[in-house]
Amino acid sequence: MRRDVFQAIADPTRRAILSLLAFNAMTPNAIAEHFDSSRQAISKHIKILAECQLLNQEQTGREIYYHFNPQKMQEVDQWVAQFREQWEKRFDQLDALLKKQKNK
Amino acid sequence: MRRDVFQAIADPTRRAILSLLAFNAMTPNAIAEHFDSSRQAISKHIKILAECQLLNQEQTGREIYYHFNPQKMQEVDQWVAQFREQWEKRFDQLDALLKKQKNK
DNA sequence: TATATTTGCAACTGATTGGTTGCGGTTTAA
DNA sequence: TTAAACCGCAACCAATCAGTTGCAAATATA
Repeated sequence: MRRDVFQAIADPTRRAILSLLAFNAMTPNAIAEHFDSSRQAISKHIKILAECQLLNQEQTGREIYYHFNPQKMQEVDQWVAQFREQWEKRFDQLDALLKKQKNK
Repeated sequence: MRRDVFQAIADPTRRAILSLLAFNAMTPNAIAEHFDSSRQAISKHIKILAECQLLNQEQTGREIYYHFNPQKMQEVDQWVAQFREQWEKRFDQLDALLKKQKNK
């Protein structure tokens, strides 16, 4: 079972769930109400997100609140960081070009 | 055919290819030499990366050089950005806690 | 206690994926 | 011109995935 963060955020529905939970913990039913998919389909997505620790559970009675775990998302950020220098370089080049045009 | 950046970087081999091409444009054969997979398997990964514009082609004779396109990777960065505040907040909290411990 | 709500788990299905093999087209070199 | 190198395309296969349906466990409510 391949279950890493990158595989988890590959699905648009799962990305939407993460955006939804970024600032509010929610129960599976509450989450499912925001989508057209069935409760089970959403529940499966939640399971995948929880397995790779992008979500944490907090059980209160029969309800389970799912919390977003920023630490895990940081892994994606750290991977993307290796390319950041590249687009900043290009931006600098564009910037220099624009300045040059302006001074003509 | 779902062909977006997130789906493209979901595969570990494709992520390795991107890291490889980040600073040097390379031909498919040269790329394939860095992996255990066959040339065709790598070629398929390259095709997917090119389709979602993470790679650009530059044909010179019978060789094709693939270049990394930072602009497209920025899309991932922009999506992750919405969560950045979260882990920075937590970091600040941890930082405050550590300072508090220190001053005891 | 009996019933309704919330939820996860298992089985099944159709679609997608990663990989292999074989082939043909184009460019370079002998 | 003939042979080799570089490369993409299409067909095929096993594995995985997203979604549905049915069910059982646990908790809350009447």
